[in-house]
Amino acid sequence: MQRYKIQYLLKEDVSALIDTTICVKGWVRTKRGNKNVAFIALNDGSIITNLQIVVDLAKADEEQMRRITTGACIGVEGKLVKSQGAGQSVEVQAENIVIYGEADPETYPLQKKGHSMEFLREIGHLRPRTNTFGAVMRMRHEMAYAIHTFFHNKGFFYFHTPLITASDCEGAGEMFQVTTMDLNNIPKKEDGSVDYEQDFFGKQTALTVSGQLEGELGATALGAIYTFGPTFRAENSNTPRHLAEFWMVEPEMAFYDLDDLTALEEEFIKFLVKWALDNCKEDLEFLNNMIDKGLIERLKSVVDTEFVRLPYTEGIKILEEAVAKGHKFEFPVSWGVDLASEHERFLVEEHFKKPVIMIDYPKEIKAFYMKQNDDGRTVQGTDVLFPQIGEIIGGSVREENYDKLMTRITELNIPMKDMWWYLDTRRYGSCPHAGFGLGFERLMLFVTGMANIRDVIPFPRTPKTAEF
RNA sequence: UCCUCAAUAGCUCAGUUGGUUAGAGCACCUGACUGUUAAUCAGGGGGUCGCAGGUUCAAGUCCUGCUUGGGGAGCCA
Repeated sequence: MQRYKIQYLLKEDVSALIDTTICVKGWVRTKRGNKNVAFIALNDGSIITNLQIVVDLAKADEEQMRRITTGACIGVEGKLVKSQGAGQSVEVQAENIVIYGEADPETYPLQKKGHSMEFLREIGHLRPRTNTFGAVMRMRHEMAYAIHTFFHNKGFFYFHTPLITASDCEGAGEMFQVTTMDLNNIPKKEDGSVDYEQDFFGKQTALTVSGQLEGELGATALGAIYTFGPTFRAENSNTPRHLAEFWMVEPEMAFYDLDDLTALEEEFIKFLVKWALDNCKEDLEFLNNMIDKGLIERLKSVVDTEFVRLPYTEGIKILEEAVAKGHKFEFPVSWGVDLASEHERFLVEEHFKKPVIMIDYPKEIKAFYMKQNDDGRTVQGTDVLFPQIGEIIGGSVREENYDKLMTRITELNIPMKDMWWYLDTRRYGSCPHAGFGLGFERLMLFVTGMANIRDVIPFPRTPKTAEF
């Protein structure tokens, strides 16, 4: 007998199936009822809504019904009918039930009632079975699909940059070393240092902190590329916005200037948010209801609002005026300082009350590869700042001039011994180009209304935590 | 890593100034109910009070250390 997904039965026109016998399979969310009739709420993960299974207890196997408890996995054959009760359009009158897997109610940790996010993190192997995580994971898939759709439709190529890298100057943070050496017997050179020549790659390697540098190689060949893959930071960051292993989207475009770049950043985020509104209706309604009452309103407002372009210098002026008017910041503000999150939040949440793309930062607080402005003191970096979650995108126009780039590398004393290939892009057929990185889980935070980044990835990796 | 708050039943939490046998709601089990919607109603079982020390006649409660978790900060996406 053909098995139907619950998503199909509840969302599509199934009038032709009414009064026919069908099969559904899934996990029991609740069972309730009385002496005569039992109602099983069945969920198969295809949609957040449960399908109601009606069991006539006069015809049912009593022992089998006892074994059907919250969490059990069952298959049901029965007649699809219009529901007699309120709350659902159709339901299945069970004729034959198969129990695939029981769930001992004494020990099964998930209950019908809500659980704290902290508790669910401790049972990460089961939390995908909850309504909230089902909704978040389905949306995660939709957002990933939307990212590919957006770039594919714009003629960008999905470019696969390596996860293992030998360059030690990516500059974006502490790295996880990759080695096959026996850590109890590390080969040493005569001077006592580690002899990496005996390691698997013959040199020191680590997990990537960014695909950008290789992405630039793609952009200067294919015109426009994007990467979308795991990224690793060994920082000891313990916040609701950081993971040691996260997914990052990094487009890189030849012939884009600063205006092209910020326009793409804005168009990209709006496309993704609109995609969520258009394609994740049930899940968003659930999250809006249970997690964050203002979620859908906030998503709609982002789609309709023009993001502010704010040069760093003007941002500092606004902050200094706020201080003059009596606003208290913990950290002082003056031209040249790296903005603290309280400053960014003031600009985004209090002053403009909309997303802000900050541009033209002092070169001292930004990476060596950012394109230098003619003023000699700022570079064309961009940070897209969002309410609550802060920096969702960091990007820049890249410095394509070999001499300017080398001057900066020398000033900052950046080790370039393994970076000759990157410099070659500026030596041969160099071109103006730009790119940005979007933290996928930060996007997921915004789009789901979840508060902690550990709850928008199936199996979070954070300092001291690598369970599941 | 720094600051701060917390840890009591399977879950969420209460527990007074240190004082007899540590409580509630939910979950679970049993029973009741002719269609329920996180069903409802009645009854029942369930505890190494995070761990290790210390103070005290007496510690869930006070002190010290550790562990784990939350929030804030820094690093960043």
